[in-house]
Amino acid sequence: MQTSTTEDYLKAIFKLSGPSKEGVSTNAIAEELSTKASSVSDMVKKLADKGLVNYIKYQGTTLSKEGEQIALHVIRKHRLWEVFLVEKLKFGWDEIHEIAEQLEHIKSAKLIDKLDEHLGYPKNDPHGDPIPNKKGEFHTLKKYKLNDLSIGEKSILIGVSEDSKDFLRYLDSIDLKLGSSIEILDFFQFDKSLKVLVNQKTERTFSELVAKNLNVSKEK
Amino acid sequence: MQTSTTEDYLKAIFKLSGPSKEGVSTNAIAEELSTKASSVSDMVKKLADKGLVNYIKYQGTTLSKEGEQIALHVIRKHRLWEVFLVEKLKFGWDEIHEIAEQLEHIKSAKLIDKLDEHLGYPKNDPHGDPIPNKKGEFHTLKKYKLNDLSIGEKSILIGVSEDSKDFLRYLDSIDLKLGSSIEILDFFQFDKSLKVLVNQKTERTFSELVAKNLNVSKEK
DNA sequence: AAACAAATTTAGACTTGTCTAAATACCGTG
DNA sequence: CACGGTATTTAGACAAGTCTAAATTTGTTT
Repeated sequence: MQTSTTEDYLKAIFKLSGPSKEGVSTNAIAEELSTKASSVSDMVKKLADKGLVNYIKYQGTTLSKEGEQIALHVIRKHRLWEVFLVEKLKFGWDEIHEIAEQLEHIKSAKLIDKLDEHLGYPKNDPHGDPIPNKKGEFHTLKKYKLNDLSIGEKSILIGVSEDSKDFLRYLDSIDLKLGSSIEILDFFQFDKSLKVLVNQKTERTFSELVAKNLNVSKEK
Repeated sequence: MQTSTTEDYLKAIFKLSGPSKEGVSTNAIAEELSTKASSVSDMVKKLADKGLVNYIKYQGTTLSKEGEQIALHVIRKHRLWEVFLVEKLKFGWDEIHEIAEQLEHIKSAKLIDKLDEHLGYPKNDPHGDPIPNKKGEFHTLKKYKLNDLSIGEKSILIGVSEDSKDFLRYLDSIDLKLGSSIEILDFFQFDKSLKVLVNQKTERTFSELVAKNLNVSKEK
């Protein structure tokens, strides 16, 4: 069983190695975790001893298969808790990260299963990022900004870019939430605003600024 | 800000000092926390330095006002999370303690406020123990076993003594949960069973064994 | 009051993770 | 290819909390 520090390191390395799984520099990890390079140097050595990372002196660090599984599992927990905080406890999308950073370290597989079920098996967190399943698999469904779509296209809201209090309150007020459907009805070149159909029932007009901040996936 | 170890010590001391607030022995704390007396001895000294406990060598430890506030706050968090686990995630009442032990250390006042609200401001945890309010105050409403009541009395279910899986599943199946009302309609001496009215609508018969395991408070 | 057992404290060591300061390796430029 | 600067690692120290083993205190019993 890992300490929460171990989990933080693995998560940081996962994040930094990106889709191409490049080796991550000691300094980058230090930066990400707000710690010193010397501490990281010590720590990755220990993680390597435990088989969680591959580490070659002066050359950077990558996750082992096992380390990656753990990282993905922590990310799963983090994102599920974020959904909980927004959907159930009505937190603003800008307040949740810090709390989820703590909740992600709670140890109980059953808790996460039940939470997942309670939330209706969400596929994305409130920022639109995909939630890995139990096995650590996830589908990066392609993320678009609403104003990249064409007239007639249907989409699902999967997150926001800008998550200021005000913006979130606005979304709330028009009953737009994660999973809501948005269909593009019309586009007005003169101010780049959009006429849309929300949840298959309400017509609205979105300014360019609003549309730009809505992350959606194309439906079907 | 306290570490979670500090919170565990304060909670243990609170629990052990009981209603009369007696001094707690080093050995008792060690036992409660599954640690060694020497560790406790070290630790209470540090807690005393921080003003969280009053400690006199060889004489035992009591909580300071501040230490008690912290302990009560941790207990509040623990019990609210227990309610969440049972009411929202449908955990059995026997599985929640261990998970709540972790959740109670999450730091965010706002989280607890929102959780409290989400749960409908419960007054008791699933075991029937009172949940302190934000200020650390709580009302110990008197706890009875259902079979201590007399015919005609009305009560509210506040917890169970025996929390085996089977028993909990049984309660679930008859829609009996925390806060449910139970009125005593009749008592049968020959087998000590009770006829009751659950939630003001369903008549049921409880065996003595069942009745004995239901903790209730008298209504009004 | 002396002696003994139990409870408690002290001393010294260990683990995890962190830091600063110093040493070393790597790499691009001239 | 040597130089200098940056990245990285090493060395040594520290804080929190724990442990074992030894020393001390307490309190009970005679």
